[in-house]
Amino acid sequence: MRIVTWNVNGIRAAIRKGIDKFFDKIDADVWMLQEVRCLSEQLPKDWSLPEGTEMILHPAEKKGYSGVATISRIEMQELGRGMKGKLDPQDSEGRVLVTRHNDVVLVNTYLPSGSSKEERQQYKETWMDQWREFIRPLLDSDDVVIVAGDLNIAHTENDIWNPKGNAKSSGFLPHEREWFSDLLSEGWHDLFREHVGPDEKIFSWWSNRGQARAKDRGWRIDYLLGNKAARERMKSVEIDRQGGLEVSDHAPVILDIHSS
Amino acid sequence: MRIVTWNVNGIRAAIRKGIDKFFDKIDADVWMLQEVRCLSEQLPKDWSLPEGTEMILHPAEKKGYSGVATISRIEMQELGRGMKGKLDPQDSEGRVLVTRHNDVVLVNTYLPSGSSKEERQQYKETWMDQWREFIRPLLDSDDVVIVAGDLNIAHTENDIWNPKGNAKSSGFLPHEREWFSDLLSEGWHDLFREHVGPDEKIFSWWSNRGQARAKDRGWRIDYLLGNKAARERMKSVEIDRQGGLEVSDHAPVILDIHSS
DNA sequence: CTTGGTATG
DNA sequence: CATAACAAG
Repeated sequence: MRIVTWNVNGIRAAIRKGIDKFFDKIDADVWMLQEVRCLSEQLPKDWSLPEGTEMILHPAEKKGYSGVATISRIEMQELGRGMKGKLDPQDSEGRVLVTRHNDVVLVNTYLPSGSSKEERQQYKETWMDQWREFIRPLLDSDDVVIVAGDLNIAHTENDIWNPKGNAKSSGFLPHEREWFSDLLSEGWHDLFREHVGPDEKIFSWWSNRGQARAKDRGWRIDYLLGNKAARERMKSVEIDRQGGLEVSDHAPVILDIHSS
Repeated sequence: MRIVTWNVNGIRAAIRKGIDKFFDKIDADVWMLQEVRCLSEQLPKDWSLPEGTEMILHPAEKKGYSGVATISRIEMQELGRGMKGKLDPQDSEGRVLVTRHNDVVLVNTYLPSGSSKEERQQYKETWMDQWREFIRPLLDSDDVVIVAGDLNIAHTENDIWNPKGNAKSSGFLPHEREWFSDLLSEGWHDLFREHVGPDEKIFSWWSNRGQARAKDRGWRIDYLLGNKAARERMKSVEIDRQGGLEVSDHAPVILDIHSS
C-alpha cells in the first residue's frame, strides 16, 4: 500500500502544471494533500480525479486559503474534521482531516505557518500543543496510524539547509524543534528519517524566493509520522524531488507499507 | 507636429508588451497617456523614456489606479493638474494634466468610467459637467488647444459597434451622447470625426471579454478635441489599430498638425 | 517569488 | 478578460 503526503500549494495551479502526471507516475493508494486553496465547486470543470478514486475535501472558510484533501482509491471512511478542541472547533482553516482505509487511519494535517506575523506564531504554538493532544490517543491503536502533512517545522540540523542562519526563523526555533523531539519521545516515528538514517540531508520544501530550489536550499517540513503498528509495516519512504520542481514548492513524500 | 493620445491600460504592462516599439514607429512629438496606473518610482528601473523626451506623470493617490502622463520631445511647460473645481480639487484620481508646448496647449484627460456601479456613474456625470466648464475658457484661445484622452463616451451610432444593444450602457447613454453633442455645439471640434467624415465606423477601444477585438466589436471613446486654431492647423488624424492589439485594449489616436 | 482573492475597468 | 494591489506562505 502506497500513501503520499503533498502540499500542493493551490490545487488549481497544480492541475495547470500537470499534477495528473504525478498521480499516474507515483500510483499511490492514498494522497493526503495540503494547501489545496480551493472549494469543491472551484475545481476546474474539465478536470477529473484519477480513475477509480474518491476525494474528501476539507477547505478553509476563507477562499483561496489553506485546506486539505484526501484522495483514495481504496475504500475510505471519513472519521472527522478538525481537532474538536477549543482553539478552532469548526477547523475553519481546513487543517485536519481524519480518514480510515481498512485498518489504516490517516490524519491529514496542515500545521499553521508562523512566519507572517507574531500573532500567527502564537496561534501556531497553541495549535501545535492542541494537535499533539489530539493525536496522542491514536498512538496506542492496533490500527496502522499515520499522521502526516506539512508540519511547518524542520526537526534537526539535517532537516534544513542552513541551521545556523535559521536559528531564529519560525519553523526552526529551538522550542519548536523540542516540541518535535517530544512528539517522537511519546512514541511517534518519523518514518522518513528512520528509513534513510540520521545523516541524510534531504528536503521537501524550497522557498520560491531567490534560487533556493536550484541550489537545494530547502527544509524538510513534510512528514509521515507513524505509531508502532505503522513502523512495523513500513517498507520504504522517499521524497520525489521532481514534484517539488514541476508542480509545487513542496515535494511529495511517499510511504510504502507491507500489506497486512 | 504629431500629437498622440493613448490609454495604455497600465504603463508597466505596456512596457512589457513593447510600447517602445510604438514610440519609435509612430514617432510623435507629444504623447498623452491615460491609465498609467503607476507612480514614477514604480517604473521599471531598466526602462528609459524615448531618447530626448521628458515626462510629466500625474498619478492617482490610489496605487495601481488611473493616472495620466504626458511625454514630450519638444519643450514642455506644466500648466496645471486637475480642474481646481469642488469635486476633487487635488485631482486625487490623476485625471487631468495641462501642458504647454510652444503655442500648443494640451489637456490630457481621463474621464471616469461609470460602468462599475451607479455611484461611479453619478461621479462621472458630475465630473463631465465640471470638466466642460473647466475647458470652456480655452475654446477662444489663439493658441492651438487640444483636449484629448479617454472620454469614456461614444458619441454617435458610428462610434460604437452595436448602438442598439448599448443604449442602456454607461458610455452610450442618451444623455451622455447629448452632453457630447453640446460640447461640439460650444465649438469644440472632434478632429478624428471631421477628418474621416461622419460615416466611418472606426473604433479606439475593444473589451477584453469574448472575441470583441477579433470581431472589431469596439467603441470610439478616445478623442482629440480642438478649438478653432487647432481645427485650422489639422492635417490628419488616424487610429493605429495595431497598438490596440499588441499593447493595450485601446489604440493610439494620432493627430498631425501643420507647423505654425 | 508564487498563489489566489479583490477592485476596477 | 486584463491590470495591479494585497494577504499569505
